[in-house]
Amino acid sequence: MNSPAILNTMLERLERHRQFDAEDRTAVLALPYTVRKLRPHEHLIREGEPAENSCLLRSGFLCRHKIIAAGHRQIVSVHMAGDMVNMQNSLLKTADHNVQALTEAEVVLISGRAIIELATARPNVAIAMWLDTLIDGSIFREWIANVGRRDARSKTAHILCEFALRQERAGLAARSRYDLPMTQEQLGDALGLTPVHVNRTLKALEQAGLISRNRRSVTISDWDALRVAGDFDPAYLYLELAEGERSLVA
Amino acid sequence: MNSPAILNTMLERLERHRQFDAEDRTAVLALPYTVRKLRPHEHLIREGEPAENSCLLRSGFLCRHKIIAAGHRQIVSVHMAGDMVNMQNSLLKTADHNVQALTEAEVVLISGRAIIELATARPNVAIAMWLDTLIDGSIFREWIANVGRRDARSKTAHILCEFALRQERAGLAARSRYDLPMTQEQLGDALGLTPVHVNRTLKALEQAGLISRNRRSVTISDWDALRVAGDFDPAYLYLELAEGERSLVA
DNA sequence: CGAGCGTTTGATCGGTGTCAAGGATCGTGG
DNA sequence: CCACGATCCTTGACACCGATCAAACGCTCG
Repeated sequence: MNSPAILNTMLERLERHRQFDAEDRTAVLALPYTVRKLRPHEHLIREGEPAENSCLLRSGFLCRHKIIAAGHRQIVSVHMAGDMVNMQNSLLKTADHNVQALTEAEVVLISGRAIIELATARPNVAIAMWLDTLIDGSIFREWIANVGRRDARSKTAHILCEFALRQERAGLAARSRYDLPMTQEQLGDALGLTPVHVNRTLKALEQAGLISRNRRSVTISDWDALRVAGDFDPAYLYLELAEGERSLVA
Repeated sequence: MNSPAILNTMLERLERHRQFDAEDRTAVLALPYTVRKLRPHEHLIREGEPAENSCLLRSGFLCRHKIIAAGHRQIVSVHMAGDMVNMQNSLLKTADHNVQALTEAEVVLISGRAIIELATARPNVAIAMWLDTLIDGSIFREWIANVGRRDARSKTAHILCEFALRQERAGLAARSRYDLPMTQEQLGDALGLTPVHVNRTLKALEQAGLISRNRRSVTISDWDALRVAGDFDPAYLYLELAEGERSLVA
């Protein structure tokens, strides 16, 4: 019932963080899971609910968000194929944020209990999962800086750069052109802007020749200019581990 | 040379997250460490530098921050006695943010290598440390929402509530009165506001009777009103684990 | 063809930034 | 003990970025 193909994605990802031995690999691939499809806007979990499952995103896009007073919301992260989501909620037992599908999505659900058992049995795998969530945290920190201290043009350029590199790394698109699976309202919720202003900002970036747009896809016409406009340094994504050394830790 | 008293703080904190056995405790207390004092404004580590050590904060206050273009900076977290800081940087090897002392501070340095060895030998401890960094991440998410979607009055009230509960939990002060170890400029860097506007906002909260101020200390005169003003729900701090059940995970 | 949703654009408003100056507090050295 | 400088706090006047309100437009799918 366990198709290795499905958990291989997770294994590959974890092995980017940490050298595994055969038993580590076997243990990861032996995780029990179920697959679930989500429709756009469908919630995987809501804030305040007890959280059972971690989730490996197979296809599509998810976001995590928080609702705040006055009916506003803030998207705190966006996830794409290969990402492990909801580790936080499932290990901390009660969800402190919502996880919602941006597009049609397919997720692999793994119980928090199984994750803990795996971590207990295979410390090496535990460390790899830990590192994965630490990188998650690094992206959170960059987002705090992005929404807190950059102006609309800069924060918009920044998120476009981030999505470009993350989609490239996930094998979903080229850095120079990718599908942006979010409405302008959702982009606003990620950037702390109104949809109207997102629209104006994207238009300005386009008229300045940094990007061009076509329906829901983005073409980056001038990467360097966009990178400068967004004050973007990809170090916080820890992408370089894909090639190079086998382990993040000394 | 290893005084148990020093690492006991760390042990107690980890045991809030996870049930330990005798060997777990011994292993934590056997960690090699060095103690270092920091002057106000002194950096423990700078972004981009190779990171060697994790750090347990013994006394004083630290912040983590990022510098962005145009000379602005964003504080992404504030830490007080008992917090474990720099796990992220030391495990990911290259610092993606700065760690700086806000006040005189005393830190216990533990090498990333020792942390990894401990995690490998005692999976249970690894899970507890992992959970600690996950709670860290939960606070990051709340801060994204805070700087992204709340107005000045609300975000200021929110951070005052957060500091109150965290200092109370750390045994540093009462919820209703505590020392705020930050200048208004630093508060602004944490909230994404200018120091001038922080000043006006604090004054407004004071005139509305929610708080009163005296030098660098804050008295919360009307907790409920401040909580409402700040849209503050402490769930994201995961404080309730202090009492109650012995483990976060099922 | 119509309904619904998302995008685009314009006009105006308001919250926060900027600039500037003065006041309070603290540490330091005479 | 006082003088001084440095740092932080406070306040006012004004500017501007992004929010708000409103309406039209375009696409997609029944």
